[in-house]
Amino acid sequence: MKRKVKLLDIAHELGVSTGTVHRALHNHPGVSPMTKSRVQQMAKTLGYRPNLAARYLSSRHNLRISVNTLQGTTSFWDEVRAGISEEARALVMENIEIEYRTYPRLGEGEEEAFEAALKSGVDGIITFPSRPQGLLSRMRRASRNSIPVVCVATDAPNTGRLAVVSIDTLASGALAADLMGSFLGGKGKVAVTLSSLVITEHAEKHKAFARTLHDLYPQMQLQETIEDHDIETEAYEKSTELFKKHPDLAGIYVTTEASIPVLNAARGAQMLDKITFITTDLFPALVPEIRSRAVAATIYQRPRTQGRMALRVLHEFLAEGECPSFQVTLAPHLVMRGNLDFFLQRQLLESGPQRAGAVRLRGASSDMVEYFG
Amino acid sequence: MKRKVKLLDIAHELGVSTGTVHRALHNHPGVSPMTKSRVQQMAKTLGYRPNLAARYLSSRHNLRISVNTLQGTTSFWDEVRAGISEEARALVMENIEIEYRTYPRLGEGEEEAFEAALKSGVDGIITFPSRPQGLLSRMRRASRNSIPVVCVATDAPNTGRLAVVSIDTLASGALAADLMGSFLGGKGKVAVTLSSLVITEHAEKHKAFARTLHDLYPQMQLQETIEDHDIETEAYEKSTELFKKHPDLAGIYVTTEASIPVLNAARGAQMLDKITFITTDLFPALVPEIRSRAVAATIYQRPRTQGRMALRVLHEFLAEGECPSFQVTLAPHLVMRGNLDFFLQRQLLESGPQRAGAVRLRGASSDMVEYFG
DNA sequence: TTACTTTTCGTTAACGCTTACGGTCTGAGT
DNA sequence: ACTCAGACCGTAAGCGTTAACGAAAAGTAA
Repeated sequence: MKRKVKLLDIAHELGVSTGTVHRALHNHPGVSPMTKSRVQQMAKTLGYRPNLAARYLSSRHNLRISVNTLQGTTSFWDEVRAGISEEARALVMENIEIEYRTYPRLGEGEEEAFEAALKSGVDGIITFPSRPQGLLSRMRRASRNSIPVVCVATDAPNTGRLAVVSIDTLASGALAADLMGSFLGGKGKVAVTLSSLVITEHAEKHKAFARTLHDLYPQMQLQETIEDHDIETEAYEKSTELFKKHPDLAGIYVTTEASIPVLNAARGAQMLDKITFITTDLFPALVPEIRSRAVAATIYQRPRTQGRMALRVLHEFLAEGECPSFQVTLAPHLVMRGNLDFFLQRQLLESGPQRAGAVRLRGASSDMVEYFG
Repeated sequence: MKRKVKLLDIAHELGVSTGTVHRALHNHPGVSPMTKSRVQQMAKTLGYRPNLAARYLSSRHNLRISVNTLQGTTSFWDEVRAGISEEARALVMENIEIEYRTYPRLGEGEEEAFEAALKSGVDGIITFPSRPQGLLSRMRRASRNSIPVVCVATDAPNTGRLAVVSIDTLASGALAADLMGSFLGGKGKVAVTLSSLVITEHAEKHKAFARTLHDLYPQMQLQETIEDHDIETEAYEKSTELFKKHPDLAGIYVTTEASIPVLNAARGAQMLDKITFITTDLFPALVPEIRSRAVAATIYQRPRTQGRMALRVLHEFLAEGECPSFQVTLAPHLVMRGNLDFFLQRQLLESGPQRAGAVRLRGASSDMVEYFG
């Protein structure tokens, strides 16, 4: 049983003091380049790992992190924020202070929010980069200033971001395709609606859907793709047009959150019961559609878990200076009418009594249910 | 911003010392009943929460926990153990020492393993109670001695166990039923095979399957249930018999890990391509069956996540003296041919380089993928 | 009363890391 | 020669909790 190597061990080995070792390991000023490299080398060979308990105990600096996301138009971002709060509460060690900055629509105000976060000098940022182009320069600036940025839900390539937390888009699209094929017996016309093909997240889902459909169900025909640009009326009109053009359409995969307009368009075209719907996310308006079997299945993107993971990755980097992984991809959950209630119950419980449990061993007879996404 | 209340605050408030406060809060001997209750009352009114960093730092007692599970006949328990190791490694704070005790078959040697764990004086136990009856007295003894026990995969009722980590059995069964109904167009004969109805886990899945099938697909007929008692030959023979008796069987839901014998029985009866298989778990022998579409879908029970959660709950109790929740139920994952590769890739990556990442911010350009169940 | 045990509680040194402060040494400027 | 700035590094006081040690008080037996 080898004892943990600490600062004093490194210091003794080199004949210096713990203060010097500390400064060298943290790139603090006041250490000659030579001793610095010697310390860093020795730390590596000895396999030094900082004792986080001691670190937390000594310098109690409140971590401030900014969470930049969309306003709660749908429940998705509320869930993400809830997951972040949960994880922050679970990390009892650190005093984490979270500032929520929201913007009303995609690409509207997110640059200002990012700028404000930078200006206020936060220690880290979690953001939903709906328009990566606009954020590019600011995110690079954050990277230069060693302010870690974690992207959630979708990636922002080449921005120097620390990590990205998202659903596995390929698994999502492929699962949707395989389900669609199974439900339809391997034949028929299907279509896809998405927000925009320039969003990598949606493009990847579409590609996976198309490829899986082609590989596993070669007899099925994938029609043209609808881009609704996250505008409800556009989704309604374009899908109405689609249904008019293809009266024999058998299935549709809705990767956007705007599934309701598409459903209504099908209702208007009297084609609701002829079309197999596979949607994305789970929000109140979708519940009756699943229950009535208008929607055969929906792919749940686990927003709460995404939030949790985002904060966990960011915190781990802030605490240890190391990042566990730069790409965290979650497996999506499948929700159908059969298991719908369990997901609803989970959402209810998690948003309900804030950690109601926490009873001591003796009182462990009563059971409380808690779901983990 | 209120400062955290610490031991010294309580001590000052009552005119005693921190040592007394500490002893009182931990029920250590050497404190008069009156001061003890006064301290506990004051701690409550002041809202005292222990500083875990200080606690870890000061008393470095290695936590010893025993993990009692099945030997690696299938990959399931290997994954569970891997998840436990992962989580232990992630909890950098504590020095956790894990002792793995395995037993070869269900109910064979698990009592001895539990007894050995108790004898060796571990601080906590994670166990798979395959025969809860046999463990009952021993688990109650552990409970009396304040040794927390966390059940994984299946519950052991009325044993005083601290918590249980498992898949949501109701969601599993209901999802399987809904999928089965969708795949088969809402009609046909289906059957279920399971290990034994006395195992609550299997009984619940069966019940959920039956109820969902009845509610959503009233035209489908559920045939008699096969109990294979986890014996491969029994599974093979009983399912051969089933196929002979019902040549028009359209689907079968295999909740045990013994799906291969059932598949082979169907192959022998020349009925493989006529029957829709929905299986449980994901192990190497099942992969070609999914790829060839002999198995339409499998319900993945996320063993790695179960292991992680089990250790996390146990550790949280050991560290804080409180248990976050007594029942952790995970949502199962659905694996079909379309998204099969993503799950295989995940297993590969996670069992591969042990946390290969951990690079500093500057080198964050290269991406490594890591899945979270 | 004394001597001795037991209960009850205060004191204090860790635990490993951070950081403010002060010290030494070099080299340049006067 | 003296001063002074600056670079470099050692020292030590915390952070909040634990636990070992010892002191004081209270009870017990002679």
